[in-house]
Amino acid sequence: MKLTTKGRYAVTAMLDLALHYKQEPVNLADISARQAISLSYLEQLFSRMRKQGLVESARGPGGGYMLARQSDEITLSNIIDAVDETVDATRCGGQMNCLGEDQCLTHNLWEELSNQIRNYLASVSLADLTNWNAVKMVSQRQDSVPIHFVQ
Amino acid sequence: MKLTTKGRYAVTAMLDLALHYKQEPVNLADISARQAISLSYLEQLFSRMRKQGLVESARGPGGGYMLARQSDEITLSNIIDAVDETVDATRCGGQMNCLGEDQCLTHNLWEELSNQIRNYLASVSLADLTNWNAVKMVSQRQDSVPIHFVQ
DNA sequence: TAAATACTTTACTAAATTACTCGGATATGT
DNA sequence: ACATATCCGAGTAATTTAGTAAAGTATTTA
Repeated sequence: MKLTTKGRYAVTAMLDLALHYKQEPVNLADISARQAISLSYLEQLFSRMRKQGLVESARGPGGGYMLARQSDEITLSNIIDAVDETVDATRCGGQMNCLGEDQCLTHNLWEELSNQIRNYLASVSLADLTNWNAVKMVSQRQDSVPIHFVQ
Repeated sequence: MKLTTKGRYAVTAMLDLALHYKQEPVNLADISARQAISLSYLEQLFSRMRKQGLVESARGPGGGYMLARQSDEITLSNIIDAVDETVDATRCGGQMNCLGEDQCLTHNLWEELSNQIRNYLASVSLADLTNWNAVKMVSQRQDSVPIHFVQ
């Protein structure tokens, strides 16, 4: 799991789409103008997201992109995974005893941690984000820290 | 909040330090050998972490690095923040009405989301990680998804 | 059918970041 | 003194990011 500006661009664009998508498809030029992301870069991002089944496209005049699913069924991990191809965190391809016990320990550890973050991002949907007040509320709560690893 | 391989290297190295630090300092050459991270790269990472007060150094023969605090008081967000200097997620320096309502909306939204992830990483300490079995247990629980944004 | 619109694909590129190298300087224990 | 280790700065190849450019394909409206 990576978390870069690339993923943020994708999330931003998808959020824009979710906010402006009523019946007719939204074209990338509009998203480009609203979010100040270059059109060609958006094309790259949406091409990947279309292949992952997150959006559907309509060509021709009046065409553009639509969400392929309801916004509460599109998670942030869906979006980020679609555009940020995952790196091999282990460097040893997941095989055990790559260079010693210690290394595999930390490899596995990082992978588990990665899963935790992925779980978290999988728990937030586009629909959640469109409700800005809700997000604000939650983030201001003091007890919002999610998991505590059991000691 | 970024989440790159750089941060993973730092966490890996700090975990190695936590695991091997008894009384005497641990030198970077050993960590380099165990974790297959180049010595000079480790020097860069530890230089930043030392300046952030996460580790203390001892020079000369028998020298090396020690944790500056107890391992349960060093969180993953501490480590990642120390080496991955944060990018300006907003691009408009946090000022409102940068280019329109929509843009600030998504800017703020991403920042809140970023805070959530930071909170999560702040809830995991080095001490948590050294207990590998605990991590494994938690990650296998089905109900481990942390927060659900209120609808 | 023609023109306009909009996506598709490929290739290319500048800028930034990552991961690393090198050469030394400085401090410390023996 | 000397070996060992951190510290520091400059430099650099490889990769990724973010964006350009150009040609093409599909669809719809008129």
